[in-house]
Amino acid sequence: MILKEISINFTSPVPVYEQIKRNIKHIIAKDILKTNDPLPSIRELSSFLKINPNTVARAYRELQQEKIIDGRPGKGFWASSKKPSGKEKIVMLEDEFNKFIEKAVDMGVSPESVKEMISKYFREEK
Amino acid sequence: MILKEISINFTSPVPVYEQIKRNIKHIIAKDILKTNDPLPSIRELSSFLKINPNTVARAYRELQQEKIIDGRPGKGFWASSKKPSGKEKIVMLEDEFNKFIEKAVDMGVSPESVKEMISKYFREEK
DNA sequence: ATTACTGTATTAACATATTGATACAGTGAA
DNA sequence: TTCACTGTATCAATATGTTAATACAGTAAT
Repeated sequence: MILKEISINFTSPVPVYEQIKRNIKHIIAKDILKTNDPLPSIRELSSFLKINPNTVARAYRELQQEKIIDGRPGKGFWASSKKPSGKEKIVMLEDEFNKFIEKAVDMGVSPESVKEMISKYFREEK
Repeated sequence: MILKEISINFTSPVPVYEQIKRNIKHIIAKDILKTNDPLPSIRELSSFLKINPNTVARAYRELQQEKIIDGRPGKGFWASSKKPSGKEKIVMLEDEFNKFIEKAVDMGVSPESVKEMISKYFREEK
């Protein structure tokens, strides 16, 4: 089971349902959970974490909307076979990157300087 | 006066104090307000926008912490002479960019793909 | 049909963030 | 000092976001 892979920091300002989402996303991205592999049921995970089932349900519902997992009453949830494609992910990232650029413009930084900063960032990456 | 340059959308989910901050930042970035130029007083702006003085005060206080403006009781606020330097802005942007990269990693997108997406983004910019 | 699991929906409790009401304190000019 | 303006601090009202309590409904095996 993947229960041991999921850890929550209850003192963090990041809401629990959000931490659950991130955990599951990591687990699927790392291919620990492959297509159609079952997730712990809502009640199983909620009692393991000692939290309300609704909190897990919210995380699962949003992951389902993001096409990362799928599920049905009586059957549980499982890693989706239609996980977001590379192309879909890139579209989502472009959206995020746009917001980043807007922030830069808000700060009065020219696109050229942003470009240069990013080049440097990747160059210095190890 | 720069009152006419400031417009707030009260139906937006973005809080009013945040919108005020962005407005002022734009005005200063565009050099409409130069070093030591006075801003409207807290009460002047709050009555112009028909909102509580505290909301404007919060915006001004945070802008002051970001060194974008400065002020004193009895004197009002003015555009700071020590506006964040280009270097300081870049440091702040690097921080934002790091968060962006983390999101990408969370989504399971390789740094190479991110790099490629960004190159394309700048290439297609007009 | 019964049982024992699944997910879902509704409502309330609670925490946090945002805005407002109001009183207080600093500055400088008359 | 007095006045008319500044910003500041404290607390309450409100809106929003998060989690919990609880009851409901779907699925499959017996």
